[in-house]
Amino acid sequence: MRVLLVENDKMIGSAVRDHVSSSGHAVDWAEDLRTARDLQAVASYELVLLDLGLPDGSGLDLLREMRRRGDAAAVLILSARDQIASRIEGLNAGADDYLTKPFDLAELRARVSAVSRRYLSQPSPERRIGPLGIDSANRKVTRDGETLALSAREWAVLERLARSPGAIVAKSEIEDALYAFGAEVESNTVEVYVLRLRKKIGREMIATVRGMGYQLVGNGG
Amino acid sequence: MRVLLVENDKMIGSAVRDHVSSSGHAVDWAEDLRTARDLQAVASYELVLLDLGLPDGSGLDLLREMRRRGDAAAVLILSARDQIASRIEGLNAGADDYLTKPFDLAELRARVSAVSRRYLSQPSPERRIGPLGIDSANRKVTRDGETLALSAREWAVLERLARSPGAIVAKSEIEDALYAFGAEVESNTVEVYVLRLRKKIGREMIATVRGMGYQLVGNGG
DNA sequence: ACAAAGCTGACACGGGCCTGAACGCGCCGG
DNA sequence: CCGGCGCGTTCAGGCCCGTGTCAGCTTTGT
Repeated sequence: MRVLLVENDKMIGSAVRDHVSSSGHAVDWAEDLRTARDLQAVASYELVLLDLGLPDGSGLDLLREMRRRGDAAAVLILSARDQIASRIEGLNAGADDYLTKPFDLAELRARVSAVSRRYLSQPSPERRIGPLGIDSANRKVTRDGETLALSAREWAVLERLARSPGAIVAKSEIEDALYAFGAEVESNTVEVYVLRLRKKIGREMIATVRGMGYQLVGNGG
Repeated sequence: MRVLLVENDKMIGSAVRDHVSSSGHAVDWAEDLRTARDLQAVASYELVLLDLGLPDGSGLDLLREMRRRGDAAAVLILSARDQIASRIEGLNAGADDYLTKPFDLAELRARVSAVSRRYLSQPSPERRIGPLGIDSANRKVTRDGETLALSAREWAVLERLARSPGAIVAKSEIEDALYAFGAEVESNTVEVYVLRLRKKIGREMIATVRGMGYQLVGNGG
């Protein structure tokens, strides 16, 4: 797995790089946003470890750029700011997870491994579930060959359901997939996105199991 | 996923139990080491949430026992001691992760989900009991290959019975599995759910043992 | 035969779920 | 600079089914 590390502190940077690369991943290290952009122009990464306090801007800017251009790489934010506010801001910008300094290197490695596992467990780029084709790498969904346009949240819900097709997924699990943790939602967001998803991929594709959760029906075969 | 919660504080215990079970996992709650050992003797758990300060000893003892006998279950330590020392001690004893109180419930849920994901990628955990197939991870029940639609309570009853197939389970035990600690039930709820379950999975699957309880028959083979 | 225990159909209620609509916000084109 | 648009989020109204309860019946043990 290719990992891009964006971190200006030399001590932390080298420690993280050594640790992650010793886990068997290829790590490129950029000390500022400019270098990070240059590296991303010539190589693609499955995971970005992102510091927020950089000399030439905020890491969140890079994250937003990535998401805007459709880069689906996993992003793990490393930041000294432990306030809930910046945490939520990062997650809203499309980060997958958040580690506050000082963090345990073993914990970092565990999260990196989790991302790695996610990618390894999907050998085939496109996954077929009934009439649906789900392309995780490109965040694309097709139904009967036609490409569907899903919003970010809609995609998140679908991907969570597709992770274990046929399984009943609790609402709280979907919520976790949408907001990671730290953020709080006070209304029926999940229900609304399930509704919108159903309108796009077909009502019959998602079954409600009252009191338990939702279920992506594998059409039964 | 089967989760064993070992926690003596009733407030924390019930909160954690409700939260984790709402994510779709089956949670057994032991308030001391002795109970925890008893539960582990009759059931197997994929995850143990372990408090260290228990009335009859340290949770670390239980953890060491588990590792000694080759129990590979994931262990997540919940402890008020935030010192590095005990943290390292716990990790050395074979814990997978460490949460210090007070911890964010959403964060706990996220870690539990991480463990769950790890286990979901493993081959089918489906359990066969006569003509029944019980998939605890996906909350699915099949009879002769056909998927049955169970309500939340019906599923809870079936899962409790399936935990020890062939054993006689007292009504009070089923009641405990249905309702959170301290809930009041004033009527024959268990009987009613056994009735409804029987209608779906087949009358002969659940035997009544008068004066003692119910029994999920493994058909004898 | 009698009492205790369990079985079963019916029913009212509450809450889980669905859905349309509205609002704020960031983004884009004019 | 401004108006439109897409998206995320919240809210209210309404539906519907799971749930709990009860009454009456059947079964079991003595």
